[in-house]
Amino acid sequence: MYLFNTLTKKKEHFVPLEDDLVRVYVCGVTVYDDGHLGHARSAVVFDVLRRYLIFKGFRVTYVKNYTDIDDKIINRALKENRPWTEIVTQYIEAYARDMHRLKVSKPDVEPRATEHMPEIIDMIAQLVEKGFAYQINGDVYYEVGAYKGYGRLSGRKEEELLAGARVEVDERKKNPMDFALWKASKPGEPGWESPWGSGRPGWHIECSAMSIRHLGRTFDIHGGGRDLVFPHHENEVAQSCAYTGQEFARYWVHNGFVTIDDEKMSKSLGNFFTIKEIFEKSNWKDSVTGETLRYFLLSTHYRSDLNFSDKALSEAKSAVDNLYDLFRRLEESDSTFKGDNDQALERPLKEFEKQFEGAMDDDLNTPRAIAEFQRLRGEINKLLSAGLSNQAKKKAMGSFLKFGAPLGLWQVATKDWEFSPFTVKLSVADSGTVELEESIVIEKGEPSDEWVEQQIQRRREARERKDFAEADKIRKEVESKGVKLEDRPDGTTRWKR
RNA sequence: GGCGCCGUACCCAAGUGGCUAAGGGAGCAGUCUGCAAAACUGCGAUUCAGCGGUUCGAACCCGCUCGGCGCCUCCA
Repeated sequence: MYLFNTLTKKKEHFVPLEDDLVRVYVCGVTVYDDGHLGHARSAVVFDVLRRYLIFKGFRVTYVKNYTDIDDKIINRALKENRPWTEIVTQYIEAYARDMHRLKVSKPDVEPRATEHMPEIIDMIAQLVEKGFAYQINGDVYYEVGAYKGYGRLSGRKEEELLAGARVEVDERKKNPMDFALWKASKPGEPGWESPWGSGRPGWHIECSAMSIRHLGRTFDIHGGGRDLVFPHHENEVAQSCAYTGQEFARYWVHNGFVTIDDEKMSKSLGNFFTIKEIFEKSNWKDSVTGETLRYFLLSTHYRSDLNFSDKALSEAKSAVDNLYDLFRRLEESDSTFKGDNDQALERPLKEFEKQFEGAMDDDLNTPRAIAEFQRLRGEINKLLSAGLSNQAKKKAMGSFLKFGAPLGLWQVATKDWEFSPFTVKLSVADSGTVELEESIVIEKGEPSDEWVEQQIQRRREARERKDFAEADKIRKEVESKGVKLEDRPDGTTRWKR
């Protein structure tokens, strides 16, 4: 398998440090607000990386942190006049819920900064001791000039950084690029006792401390959004390598942004909206919304930017609907089965498997992998109309399930799939804020299955006595409630929401 | 200002030196159907922002131009 490594700026053959064990650390979120679609993308991308590694037969230790102490958390607590711990608890729960709805598997370890204070303090102390950091009035700074490899990850030279520096000038720093490892706490702020007085860790040190603690001094993959490359990951590399004297993460993997009107989704632009919002305003049940979002998020290569819109989402939904339509037919036993094309199924399945792995092995090319699924859909549809035994259909369905697993797709029970179109409208208001406007016509869970079955029975009787006007009237009535009827060749009728 | 990414059909999106430029969505036409849906078949880029160069050969390599975006500040 090949992965694009930000460190070397090229695709590299991925080989873990220790035979079949892959150690992965992914930067999680700072828990001071609800997660937005950008967070969803990062989470899904690395979830797929993890799933695919397991699919390939690796064992994976997957660590994803929560940053649970930070200026933004303190500010939010101050603003809302609540304890900061309450903010943290609330948003960790919210994030966990989002992840669950997106079908992102739970990491093996979910460390929190506040639970690693001894390691963090010890690491800073040693950096000071080794001459890579210095203390000023209770603050501790990392001295960029003392480490020769600074800028390696982000591809910057120190002079360039200085030339373009927009960093707030702090006269006390030896170099404007020096960054805080430890921040002295002001009265009333949360603080932990340390050799430099009461304070809290800087943003970057926690990830170094937690990754080293849970994965060792050198581990395989470190991931996160592209915006973390500089300064966050650059700083992590600097402080970690200075601390351990050895290599830190071997492969750095970064995902592209989610954009709105081709601009990065971000808090400051106000063009973001939350994962929670999409689920709550969607007219589908969570499993269907989650699947649609996953499909959408994986339909573009992870390193490219991905533009979000209501149109893009409904296109994704249509594409997934067509797959589930096939799944339903694969699961129906067909009493009119005639031909025998079971043998003809072998070749497309084999070819698909080969292409799927080829795509995924090539730097996690999920758009290509998805295209292969679509191609297979066409092949199987053809065979299906020619006639496939129930056993062959089961086998075909098995392939979708098996190869969909690494993407986290096709796992919704077909009876739970909802075929109704997307009815949530996304709009960017003049103010620059993004809103989801609801235009839901159909209540969730309505009408009842029993009612639909009754109408189908009524319609069948009408059709039998050739009263097509009545039959069409019933169809219209049922459709007005969001249910579509499909007559099958054997005279039975299937229906879908 | 420094560094970097991107520009492929109506929309989304693979492909990055050589078979007919994947796949999806939308559209149109046809087959099937009492009607419909689904499915299937056909149609759709002589062309990959533009110009120039390298090469036997380029969407893919190089240069310039135009357009869009990102990082350099908290950010997935």
